[in-house]
Amino acid sequence: MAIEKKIDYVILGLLSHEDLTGYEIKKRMDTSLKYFWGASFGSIYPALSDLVERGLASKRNGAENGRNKLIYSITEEGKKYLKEWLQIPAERDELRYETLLKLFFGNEAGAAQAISHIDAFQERIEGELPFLIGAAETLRNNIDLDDTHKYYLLTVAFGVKTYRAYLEWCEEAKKLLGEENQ
Amino acid sequence: MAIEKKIDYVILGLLSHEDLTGYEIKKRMDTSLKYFWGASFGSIYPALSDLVERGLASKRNGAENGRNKLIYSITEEGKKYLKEWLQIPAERDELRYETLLKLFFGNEAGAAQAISHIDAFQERIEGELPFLIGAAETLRNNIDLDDTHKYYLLTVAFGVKTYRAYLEWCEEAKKLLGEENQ
DNA sequence: CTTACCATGTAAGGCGTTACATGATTCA
DNA sequence: TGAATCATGTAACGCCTTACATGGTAAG
Repeated sequence: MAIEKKIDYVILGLLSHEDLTGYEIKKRMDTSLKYFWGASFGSIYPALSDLVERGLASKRNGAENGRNKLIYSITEEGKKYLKEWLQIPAERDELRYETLLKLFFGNEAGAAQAISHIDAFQERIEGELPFLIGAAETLRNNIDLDDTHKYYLLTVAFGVKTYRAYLEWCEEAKKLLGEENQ
Repeated sequence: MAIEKKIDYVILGLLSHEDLTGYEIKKRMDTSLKYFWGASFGSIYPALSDLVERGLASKRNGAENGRNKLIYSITEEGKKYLKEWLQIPAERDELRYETLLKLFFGNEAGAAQAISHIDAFQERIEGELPFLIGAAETLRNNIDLDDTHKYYLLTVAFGVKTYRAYLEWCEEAKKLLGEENQ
């Protein structure tokens, strides 16, 4: 049917919570959505123009002290469009883990190499986990303040859960690889 | 530097284990690599031609009883190319979970809707998990038969670990959403 | 005999990234 | 005053999917 760009729904979803500039949308993606969705400026700005053209969002000038600023809002049609998408089942959940890929072919490079990939992965996860845990706590404490908090918490909890599983796996994986070296 | 197509490495990695046809490569991706990497015929066949052109793989005719068949092998240069890539750290691990996205904006559609997304996700994971567990067991029992088994097991173990975490999260998430309904 | 599977490939087009281009403001 | 951050946008290009096109074989 329609042009089914996921980025449209992501943006519309964010705008359904609050009015935002393109720059702010990018920031939300780099923080809140980071661990399950990503996008660059090069896709956000064109998508915003497109949404306005299709009547799903509106744009207003919000320049402050001469600083350039375009604030976007979701329209009624946009809300309808988003709601319709939310009703159909998710059909694509995908993972692209380069770390796993390198590990899968790890016998080519040997255990030491594989372990260093796991270490790098582990460090990254360990670095990000505290932020997720902090966010989960904040949300749990303010769960009734805003209707959106519960759903936000759901996704953060997903992040915490999977990140912890990743860390457990790192330890087990290194143990398995270590055995060979003895 | 070079054209850095991940699909090239995936194919080369598979060919480093055994000679394969394009069709078989696709099958491997739909089974062994499924839960952390994916590709379609439309990317596999052109990539294979390209690899041959670049001298990283070679092609031979393996037609059987009139059935069309092209068997690909990795070359020495291909092995070198793959090994080099295996040595540099993985830089992109990404998740694109539409389920999570729909949940993040779940307040627009309500708890019942959100729960049905979680249920669908849970069913899919529950359906795939036994296959992963079976694969892990087989690999664990034959760990010393082949050098590649250990690395394969590593990635399967990752799948098992994360899938179990997903299922735990599903229960918790539904509980959280259910509270509201009471 | 017909369905499922084996097998290869192309064309069109969608989607998104990287890099570039520009410029203001805030803070140390 | 220089770096970081705020802010918007375009152009080129890469990568991949979907759909199409074709045809053989195996199994029920």
